[in-house]
Amino acid sequence: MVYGILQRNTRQRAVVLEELKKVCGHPTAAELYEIARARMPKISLGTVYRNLELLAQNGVIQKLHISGAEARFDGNPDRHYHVCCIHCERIEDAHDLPDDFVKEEVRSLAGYDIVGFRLDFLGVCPDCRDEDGAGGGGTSPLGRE
Amino acid sequence: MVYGILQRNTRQRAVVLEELKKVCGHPTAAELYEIARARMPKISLGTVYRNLELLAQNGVIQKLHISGAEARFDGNPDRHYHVCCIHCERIEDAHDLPDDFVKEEVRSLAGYDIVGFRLDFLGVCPDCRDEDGAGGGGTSPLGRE
DNA sequence: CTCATTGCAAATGATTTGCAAGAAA
DNA sequence: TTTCTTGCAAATCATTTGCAATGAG
Repeated sequence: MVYGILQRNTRQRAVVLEELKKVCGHPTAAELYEIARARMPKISLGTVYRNLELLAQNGVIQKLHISGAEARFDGNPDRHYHVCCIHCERIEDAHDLPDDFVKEEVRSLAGYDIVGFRLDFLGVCPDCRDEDGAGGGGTSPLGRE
Repeated sequence: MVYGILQRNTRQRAVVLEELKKVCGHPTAAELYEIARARMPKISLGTVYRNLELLAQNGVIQKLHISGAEARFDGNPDRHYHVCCIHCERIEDAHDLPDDFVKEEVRSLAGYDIVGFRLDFLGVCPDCRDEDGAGGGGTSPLGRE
């Protein structure tokens, strides 16, 4: 289990990674810190941040900047997309996308070499839709944050 | 010039908006603060933040969360997409996109009502490509942050 | 006049960093 | 051993907020 720059396989690193992979959602560093503390009470928040950063840099996990403030982490390093609820900000994986849903010709723009794209869907999750009753008539237009 | 919640048309608000619309790029609040200070030396950073937030909430401008840390602002409120250089983090508008480049069937995912999506392209800008020489052989795979 | 808005400074929240002690290799 | 990592606390960075003074309508 050697990952590029990651030189030592510390107990803290292993715990952070294991717990992130175990968890179903996309936790923040602080959330992961709490989870990790259950197994390793003396682990520090700084260590959690450092390890998440290193793991992300090495492509072992992903760091997501979907909803404003805090970064969230995804134990799945493979390319996939997310759905974000505009009411409760929950983030889930977007399943069942056709894999060619973005057209090929969009690969070179304005003289850039396009190496990828970041795509997040914004929507209303089933829970929020039900709470709202009405059906979300007043939601903002497509593509707006 | 009345925009929804925006009740008073202050000189500070006008300066922030005018300068944002004038500028070509996608400045941060701090950058806009510096620009605004040239015209209005006593304007405060807090005021710039407050106005940008209000203008964005009213759909007069857009607040972008493209590259990690700071929010960036876009004087163009209409839906359009951005290209972000993975080396220098510069952000530019993506021109000449076919307008149906994301397929229709992606409008309902995992039980969500999809109201929109956020899409940013990642690439290497002409300047960085030239500096690098090599041609960026080692860039990360598609869709990775 | 009234109350939204400002300037200022202090507060907040997320993330980073310096440093001496600890532990992988 | 060597030096990468940790824990801790202080530092930093972006952004927000409280409050009295100001100014737009």
